[in-house]
Amino acid sequence: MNARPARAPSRRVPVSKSATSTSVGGVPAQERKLRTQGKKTLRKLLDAAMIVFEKRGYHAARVDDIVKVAKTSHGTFYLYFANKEDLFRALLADVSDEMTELSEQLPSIAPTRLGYDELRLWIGQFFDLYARYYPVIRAWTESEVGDSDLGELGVNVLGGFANALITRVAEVDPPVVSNPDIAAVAMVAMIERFSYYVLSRSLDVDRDQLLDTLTSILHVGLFAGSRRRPTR
Amino acid sequence: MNARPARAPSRRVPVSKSATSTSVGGVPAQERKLRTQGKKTLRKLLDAAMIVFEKRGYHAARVDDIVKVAKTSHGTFYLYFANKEDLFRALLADVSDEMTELSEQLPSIAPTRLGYDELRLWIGQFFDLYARYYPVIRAWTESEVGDSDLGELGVNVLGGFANALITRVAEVDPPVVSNPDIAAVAMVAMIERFSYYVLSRSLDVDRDQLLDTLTSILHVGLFAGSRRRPTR
Amino acid sequence: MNARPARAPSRRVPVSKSATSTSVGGVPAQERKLRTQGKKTLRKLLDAAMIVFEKRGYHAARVDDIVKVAKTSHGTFYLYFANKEDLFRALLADVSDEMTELSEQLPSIAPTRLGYDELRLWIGQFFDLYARYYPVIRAWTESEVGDSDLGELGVNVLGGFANALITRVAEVDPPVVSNPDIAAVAMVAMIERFSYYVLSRSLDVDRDQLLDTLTSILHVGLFAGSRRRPTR
Amino acid sequence: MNARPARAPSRRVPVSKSATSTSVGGVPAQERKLRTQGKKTLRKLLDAAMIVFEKRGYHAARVDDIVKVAKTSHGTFYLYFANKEDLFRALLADVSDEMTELSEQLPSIAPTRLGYDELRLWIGQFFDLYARYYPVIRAWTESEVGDSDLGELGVNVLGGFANALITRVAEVDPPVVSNPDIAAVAMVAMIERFSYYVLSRSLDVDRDQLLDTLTSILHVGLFAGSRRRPTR
DNA sequence: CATGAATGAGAATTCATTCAT
DNA sequence: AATGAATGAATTCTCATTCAT
Repeated sequence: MNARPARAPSRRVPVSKSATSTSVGGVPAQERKLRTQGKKTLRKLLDAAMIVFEKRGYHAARVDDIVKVAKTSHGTFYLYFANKEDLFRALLADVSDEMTELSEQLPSIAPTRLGYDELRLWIGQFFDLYARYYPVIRAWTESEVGDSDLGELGVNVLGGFANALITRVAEVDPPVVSNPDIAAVAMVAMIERFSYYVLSRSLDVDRDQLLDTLTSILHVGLFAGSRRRPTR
Repeated sequence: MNARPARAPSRRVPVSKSATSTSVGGVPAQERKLRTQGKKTLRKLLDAAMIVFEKRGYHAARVDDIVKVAKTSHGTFYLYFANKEDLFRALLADVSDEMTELSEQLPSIAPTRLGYDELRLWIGQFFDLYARYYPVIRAWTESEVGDSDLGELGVNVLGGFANALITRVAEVDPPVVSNPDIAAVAMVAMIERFSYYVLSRSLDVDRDQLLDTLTSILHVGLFAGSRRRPTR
Repeated sequence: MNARPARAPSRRVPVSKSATSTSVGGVPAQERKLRTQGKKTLRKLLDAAMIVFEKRGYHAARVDDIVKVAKTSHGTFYLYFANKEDLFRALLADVSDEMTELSEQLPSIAPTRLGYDELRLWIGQFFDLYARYYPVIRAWTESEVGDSDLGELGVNVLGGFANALITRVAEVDPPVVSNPDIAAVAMVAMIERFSYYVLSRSLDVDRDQLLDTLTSILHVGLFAGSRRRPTR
Repeated sequence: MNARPARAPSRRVPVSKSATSTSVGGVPAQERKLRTQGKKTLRKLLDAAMIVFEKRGYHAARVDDIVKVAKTSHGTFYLYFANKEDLFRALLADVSDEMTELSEQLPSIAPTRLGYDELRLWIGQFFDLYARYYPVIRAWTESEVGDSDLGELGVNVLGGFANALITRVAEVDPPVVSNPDIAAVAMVAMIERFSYYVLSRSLDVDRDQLLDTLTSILHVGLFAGSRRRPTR
């Protein structure tokens, strides 16, 4: 099985980016032109939501909490978002956009010291982005249930990363793994989940350790056959 | 940071598993002396909960749903469990037990074809167990928020796996990675998350493909320097 | 134009009686077997609603008001009805049933003193029924808006009366009016609206006066050509 | 009870019509000196209200809806009206005025072909007026609840019609009905309600059919004893 | 005159948990 | 043991009205 898994992650890709991409949730899809004032309030709400999601998690987060943190009123919230999920979508769209952009910047990886460093740098960027949006990502994890289409966004993002990685893995000659596409997803899984463990404080590891470990494993995984150590 | 991370995952490990027995609220105390009838009802409820968690997720699951699926009444539910979380703990304890047991069975891994096959077999067992308890695990993922102690159980389980793997990784000579303990966690992360992707149907990969991929990467990762291909 | 108008009133007749006819609103279409206790509560709620609708009207009626009058709790309300409209439907179904039954009892009308008396008796029964359900009918008037299907029930009921009357009007020989079916509806309109005026206290007329007036006009209308006075 | 019912309808007639001018809240006081611009906005709002009332009904109509249809802002609305009811009163006053005027034009009715035609013409005028203001009338029907004084306006209007008719009925010699005043109200009820049925599309009857039917019944009712058919 | 933004009281609805039978 | 019924605290959401620009 060679080519399909690559597309697999996008199996449920209906709502790629769409209108929401600009992060404007907006009253039931209306919410046109916002003046300075309006934009400020919108941002206050989004920021507040991040804080509350971080502290409470998605499900436990109350619109009331968000409103309090944003120092605005209940009514105002519904002026900008139809409900909590709507706001959440706006945040997710932001993450999604940035993640996709990052995935497109994955460099070609050489079995050299330089290649190792470049890879490390890129994983570092991923981790930083992941850390920044950690509350949103955790919330996504939480809400990733049932038939909701919320999970799809996440799947798309992961798929994006996997695809980027697949391209690089496929460039490796001679091939180390028999199914580069599946392997790519496994690697993404590792990067993602390991970052999650670290950020959730389940794991007492710092940024450098994380990067060293992930980069090593990936580099070894990619070039196992052709070289000894990344440090060479 | 070299040796400690192994313990890191258990940073929050207060309630190992006996949780169920101690934290059980008032009513469920009668859980002890259960006659045939009682046991049957208990089972019905646990099974029903699995089904509902699977379909709805933990947060969205209503006691009412569970009760309906179990074809019993509201009152009866509270005869067996103090609340939804209590029931969830019971399920988690089961998973936890079986997972721990499995982690203790991780074989010593040799850089040979046999070692590869043994590892593959073990990962297969993990995946099957993971698949069986998928609803519970997903629910755990969901509930892993805030100050609840529910997440700890999961951390313990992962820590168990990581520890088992660390032992094996440390046995490898010469060492491939500089931080075997951290690397072990990264690998567990990969196995776990990749399985999750597959089971959540985000990924169109079958069991064999999953096992091939994971085993390959792990085996390569462990013995990168000393050999070429696991298949040799 | 002769025959169509007769059917006209039923132009929108989708939900004739259906399951709701027994007046059991019921939690989203479930609400199966009710014990004595349950039935009592159901009745309390329906009665309370009549009182509140009478006093406040449909729109202004709050679930809270109903619950208070019924001396029960908010939660209980939603145990029996999905919402205010659901309860209202249950009441409407009752009215509808009784009205339909009454319409079927309209006697054949003779141009005699006896015919007059029989007609008067029947209109009296209508008025009494109308008076009994006045709160519901007024609420219906209020809610008879837009695309809701609530209005249809009422249309059906009126249509039932009109049809009954048409049959009688058509029996008259020689025919007095050219379009008996349309005329029948006009007469129903008069009976209904006049009753409404009287009951809404817009009009200071007592039951006997109402019956005398309506019966006279109807009798005259039906037999204008063949006789002088109903009293002869 | 013989003569009084004529005044009955006005039993609650405190605020004949100048209501608008007295009950107007604070802001709309500026309604006076309106320049071209202002008048245009005022009209836009009134028209919009008609449209929204038509579509949604009075209660369900939101100030927001009206404002949107009028393509103006929330703030502007309150520049012209104290609230929704205030606007509604303004519309009602218009209807009321025109209705009253029309009622004063009811011709003396003769038991002849000419009388029939004149009556038909007049009912036609009534129906057209009724049709034009249908949204307002329906809204009035809806709001005619409780202690609001809104209903009174309507009662007054009806009373006006009834009085006009009473005068004509009383002119008939020999008298057909014993209580001309009550009968007059019953007839008004019929005309009004039948028109309502037709306009609410509950009834598939066109304008001519409506006029034929109503005129026939009325003419027969008035001159039952003295003639056979209006067409003779 | 006009408008976008904000407000907050009020109403609907859900659901875990308790209770009487 | 089991169950139908009841409860009410907690939340979400709406919308008339006011305000600053």
